[in-house]
Amino acid sequence: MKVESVRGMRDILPEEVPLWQKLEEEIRSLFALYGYKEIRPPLVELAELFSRSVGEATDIVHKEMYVFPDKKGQMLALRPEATASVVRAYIEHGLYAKGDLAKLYYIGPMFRYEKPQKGRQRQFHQYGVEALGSLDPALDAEVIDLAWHLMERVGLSREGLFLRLNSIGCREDRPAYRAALRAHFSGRKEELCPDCQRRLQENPLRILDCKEPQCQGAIAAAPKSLDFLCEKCRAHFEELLAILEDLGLSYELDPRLVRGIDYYTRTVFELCSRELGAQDALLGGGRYDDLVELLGGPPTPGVGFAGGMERLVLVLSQHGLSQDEASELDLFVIPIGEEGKRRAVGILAQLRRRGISADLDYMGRSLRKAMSVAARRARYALLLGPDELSQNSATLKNLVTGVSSTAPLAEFLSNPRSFLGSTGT
RNA sequence: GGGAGCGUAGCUCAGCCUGGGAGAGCACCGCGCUGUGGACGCGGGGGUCGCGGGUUCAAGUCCCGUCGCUCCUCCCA
Repeated sequence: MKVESVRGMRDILPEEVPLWQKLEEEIRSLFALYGYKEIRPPLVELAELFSRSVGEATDIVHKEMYVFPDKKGQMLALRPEATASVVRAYIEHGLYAKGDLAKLYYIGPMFRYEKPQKGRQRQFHQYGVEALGSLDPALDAEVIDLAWHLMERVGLSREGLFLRLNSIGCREDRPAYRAALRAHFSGRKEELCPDCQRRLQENPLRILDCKEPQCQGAIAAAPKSLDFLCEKCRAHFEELLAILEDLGLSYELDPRLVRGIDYYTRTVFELCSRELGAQDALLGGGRYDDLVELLGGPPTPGVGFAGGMERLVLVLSQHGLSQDEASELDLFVIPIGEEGKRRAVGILAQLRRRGISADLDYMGRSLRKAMSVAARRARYALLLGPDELSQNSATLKNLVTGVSSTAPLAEFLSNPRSFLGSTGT
């Protein structure tokens, strides 16, 4: 039986990797520029961490999380997102005790048991930042600025993107708003889809997120969270908008934006592409001022976002900003005959120890064919045949100019770089 | 979770409607050119036709099931 990869889990092949590496480098360097430090939490956590933070009733936990018992029967989960893990680590290692804002970032695989399609895999990759310890709206703005900046940095234009923004208030505002939503939707319960009828009890906010046509009428007429903000939340949001305008960052207020995770408070946002179709959210985030306390730490506000690598790769390859040519070798060694082959192995080892990137034809190809491969992969070819070896020399061919020359082997090996032109790495 | 389309060589695909030789282009290998690349010509290797079952004298082709991918919906990154 042929073994294949698991549904929703895919290989990132060598030809795609350069683009991934480039993006990862851009992300790391930009996060560092804003003062964020990398943290690498484990991929496996207690399942309870996510059910308590992300929310038992959310789709992510309720139907998408990989949960399994370990050999002691402890319920574990493959992380469906990383904010909960980062906050857990923040509490567990007392990072709050340093008395400063903790600015952390991560990048790595996440797991959600969903129906795979373009831009959505079961193992996917997210990068994200978390800033823990300040309630300053300027920090919300910094995080949003970072999100925009990152998109510019990887080469996406502002015109192809838009920011959806909303405030859903703090935990004091929530009961009144939730009651208002419940009252509103209860009156129109018959219009709602089955999912929303369930959400009416569990979490009426999520109804706003529903895309079912039959629900749209009731949703459009629903009360808006912005009308239920307390004085502090209102001031916070207004300050944020003012800063965004100062920074020249555009946004679209979206009273329906609530996001699918329970821990959010106040600011929520998504940065979306106009070019991606159904899966258009490139990154999403917001404030989570109660999460640290909820997970057993001291009351500590936080704000952050997470973005999907696969979607970034998708948009960028649509723009043709994809990978560079495969990096070329300095040298390709072509042996002729048994003696040449035997000598080639040793010469190759010496060259590599001198920092020359080099490879050898292991395929037993004809000289003609080997030369053709060499031309594709390397800047120079080194020929080792009976003629050369009888004089302890080697033929070096510049594959760009086509010029060949012969040099004593000892001389070549003592300072190979002087024979290989200036562009050597 | 619901709906639709598609799985044939490493890749892109034709063949399926109207059942009977498994094919093309690219890639790969060899030769022309006995030790020198990109061109050209000739030749060659490579396929459980996704998998399982059914109909039939005969199935890549028709039918059913299943797995996978893609798209829409849903959800989200």
